[in-house]
Amino acid sequence: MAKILVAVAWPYASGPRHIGHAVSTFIPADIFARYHRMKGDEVLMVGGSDMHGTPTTVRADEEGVPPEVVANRYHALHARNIEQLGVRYDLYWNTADPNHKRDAQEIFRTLHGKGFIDDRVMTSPYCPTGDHFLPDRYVEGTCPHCGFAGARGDQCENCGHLLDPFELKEPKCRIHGTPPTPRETKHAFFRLSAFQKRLEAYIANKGHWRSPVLSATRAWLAEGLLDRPFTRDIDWGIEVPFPGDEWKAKRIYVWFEAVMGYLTASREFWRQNGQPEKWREWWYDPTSKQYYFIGKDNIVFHTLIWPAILMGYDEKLTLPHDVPATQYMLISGEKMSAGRGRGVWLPDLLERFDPDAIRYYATANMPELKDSSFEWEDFAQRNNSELLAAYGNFVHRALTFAARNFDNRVPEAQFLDAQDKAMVRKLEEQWKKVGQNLEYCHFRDALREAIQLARLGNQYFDAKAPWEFLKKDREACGTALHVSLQVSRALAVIFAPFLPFSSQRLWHALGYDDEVHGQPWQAALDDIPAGQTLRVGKPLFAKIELEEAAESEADRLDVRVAQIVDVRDHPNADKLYVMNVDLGDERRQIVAGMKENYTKGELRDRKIALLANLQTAKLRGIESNGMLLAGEDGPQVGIVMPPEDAPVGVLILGRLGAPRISFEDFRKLSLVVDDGGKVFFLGSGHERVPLKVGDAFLRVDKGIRDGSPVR
RNA sequence: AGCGGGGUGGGGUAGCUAGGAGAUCCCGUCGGGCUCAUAACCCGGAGAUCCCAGGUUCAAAUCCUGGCCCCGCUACCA
Repeated sequence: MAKILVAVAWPYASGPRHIGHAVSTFIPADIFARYHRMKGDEVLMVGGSDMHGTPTTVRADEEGVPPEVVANRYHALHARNIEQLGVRYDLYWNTADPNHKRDAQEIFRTLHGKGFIDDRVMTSPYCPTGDHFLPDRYVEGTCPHCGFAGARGDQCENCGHLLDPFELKEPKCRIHGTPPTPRETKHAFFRLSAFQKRLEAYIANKGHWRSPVLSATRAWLAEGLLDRPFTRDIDWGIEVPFPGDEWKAKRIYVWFEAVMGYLTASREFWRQNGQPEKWREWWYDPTSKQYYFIGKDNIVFHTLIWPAILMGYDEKLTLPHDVPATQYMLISGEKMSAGRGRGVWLPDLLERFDPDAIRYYATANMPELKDSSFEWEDFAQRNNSELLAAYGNFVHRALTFAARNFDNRVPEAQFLDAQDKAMVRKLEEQWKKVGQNLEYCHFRDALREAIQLARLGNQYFDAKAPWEFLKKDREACGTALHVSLQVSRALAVIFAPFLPFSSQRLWHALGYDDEVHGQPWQAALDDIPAGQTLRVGKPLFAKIELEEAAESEADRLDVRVAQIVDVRDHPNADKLYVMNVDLGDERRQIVAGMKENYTKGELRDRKIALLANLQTAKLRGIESNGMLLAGEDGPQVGIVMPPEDAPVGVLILGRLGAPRISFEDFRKLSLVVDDGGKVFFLGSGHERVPLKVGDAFLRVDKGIRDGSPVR
């Protein structure tokens, strides 16, 4: 009985997460935790949403709401997605909790008391107009190296030179356009350099780490560790627990505070469960093992900075045993990016597919050592030809054959011949290989060995050909079926950590009433009781047919029902409104030229058709993230109206999460009013897709003539 | 620009730190078998200058040097 801490990276509560997050954190962590629970180890799996951080404030600014509104919304979305994925935390928490705040501040104070945090004065760009400090990248100006006018304070995007914000010629605040001034500011620094030697010693016996993790860590150590600022000049985050007004406008840097969440969440879990000291078993017992599931961008934070914090806080604390960070899962060879709207989004995936299909592909294609790529075709193909054709098909043929020919019961095994014995031996071998790979966080290999058992099952079934001697030798036939069902049973147990839903379905189909997840790992080797009644239902997995509509040009668009929440005048334009619109799971700001045709009162609370995947653009200085669709008939403008009862967020045309499209490309596509005010998408061929919600057509309001364009 | 990772049959990959026999596996493709099974399963074949050029060696996909190309991080992204 080992103590295993499964620590999962904290996703930002700033927007929906993509499959890359799941592949790096939730999925491997859950497989690992489930495996160890089955082995009988005491697992504590914790994590939660990172409620702080710049991305959340950026989004909140865009929407014109307080950051906690955004954070709470996405925390709830993450929690739901995690549950839908079958990922089972002991505690899925969030960093806005007062207990986290208190504990994080206590760690901070302790480090300060021990001299591992000290105060330093540094010079930062300060915007006098907005009365705040500016992050380097919020300063823009002309690059001193190449003369590029749009260079940012951290780096010139044109020539790639790294910059200091004060090097820029004609520097300007990105928000206010006025020149920033250098101003001194005090920050707390974490004395990482003081831990150089101890960290080198800590790394010395980490030969089991994945090579990219080890090399990134070694590279940092080789360069020499630098002290890091531990605070930021922002107002969204955890307050710095020092007296004095100078700290009032500063917050603990979110990265530091979030990693502390592993410790604070462990405490919280046991506090909630009435044993407030029990968390220590995972943090002070030298035999306990900690595993951190993260992406590659976080490696040194978890292999150097976090251990240093722990050493500094209390040298008796357990340090990470392994940090099985993944590389990135790209989308068609390109990086997934929330900012650029490119990715495969979890809410979308979960709506469309069996969570086990997602887990299977994510694991089979997990970027353990180098980047991998998500390809829709590959996703469908692997589901259909591996998960379904090998595993699903094997258990289904065994189940249906026994159900039809053996009175829906598990037949008895009689004399085992060489083939039967070999099958049982292979079962044990595969079980062992899966377990060994899981011990070392080799999830891809583990899954491959599991699916290999299904292949061996198919080979066995074919070699035995029970259908041939069903009549000739019923006993031998029954034996073959018994062994096949025994293999199926083993598959249910072995796949349980990877594919929790289908494993339970199979377990139930094999006649068990309890939970496969309650089985010990060793139970994969147990025999199946003869005579047990089977419950054959639908096959385990469904085929994934990527809709043919994927070829439709309309799929370049993502048009959804949205509701206008708020309308304001654009400060610098006579014809434009600035609106906040609700898309169900998010809010956005858009700019639209409606002022000559609609009053604010007419627009407020109205449902509209929103082109959601238009590239964001600044219209007269205000960012617009999407476009309200309306018909244009000369000076007359008529909004495209969804039915009154259309749910907000529902898809009208195209594909949810379609890649961002430029305004120019959108102009090349054709949307028109026709047939008495209905709205159609016209493809380049004969394609003519009406805009609908359910069975209801969308129409333009007012008297927009048929044939008028929509944009 | 710096740092890190990578370039292996049509696609995706293993092998590479400890160099050695026909270069692994999955998919696709071609041919055959089976018909219990979601046209699923099983068997066999074809298909690779292992990015390029040098070097070390009896022997290199594997080690060394140089080059080309891709990607990531350094920047609100696992």
